[in-house]
Amino acid sequence: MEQKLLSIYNSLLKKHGYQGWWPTNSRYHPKDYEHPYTQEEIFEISMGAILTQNTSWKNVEKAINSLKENNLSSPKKILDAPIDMLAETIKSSGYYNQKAKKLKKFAKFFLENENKTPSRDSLLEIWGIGKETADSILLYAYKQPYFVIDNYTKRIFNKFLNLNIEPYDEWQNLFHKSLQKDYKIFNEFHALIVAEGKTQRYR
DNA sequence: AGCCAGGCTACCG
DNA sequence: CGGTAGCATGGC
Repeated sequence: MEQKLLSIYNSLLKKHGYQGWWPTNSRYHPKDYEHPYTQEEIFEISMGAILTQNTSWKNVEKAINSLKENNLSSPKKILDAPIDMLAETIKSSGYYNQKAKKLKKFAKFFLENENKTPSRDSLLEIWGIGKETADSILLYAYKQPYFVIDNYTKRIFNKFLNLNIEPYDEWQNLFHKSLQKDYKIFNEFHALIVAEGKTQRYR
């Protein structure tokens, strides 16, 4: 299985090129995964992970820009803002009433746990954060080796490997057992899966 | 012009 | 427990 996964990784890399996520982190330099993030960057990446739930990244980018324009990008500002105003600001990302609530819940958590890497369980206790979002935050904001399983991953690997797995944890186990637990590999692999998922239809 | 997007919660049986 | 309605905008 390890060889199969690595060969898929390599063919995706060849096809799509180096992705270098997280996508909107302006300070990111490709091949500089070691570069530590500031608290601001960690918070912004986490907000993006929440906003992109079942939503195209284009719409999320608009919402993030709008948050910046309205001076709502710090956890404190998010907590202080009236929820209706926050919702209006992130309108383009869809489900904006729910997501405004989710951002506030996360902002509160973030302030209470400043400068600490959260545990997966503590993230899952937050209203609005499920497994995929928790793992995205851990992997992309905190550089922890959690493989992110999204719909693209399931569709693509069901097809490539002829599998038919459903539960999230089973999927994640497959990658965790077969690959070395290196956040840089998990990061790039998932980014490549998304690149593939966006250009191909797997239905 | 409908279908779909880097899900999650609440509620149903 | 597993299954599913509801949430909602914008791109193609």
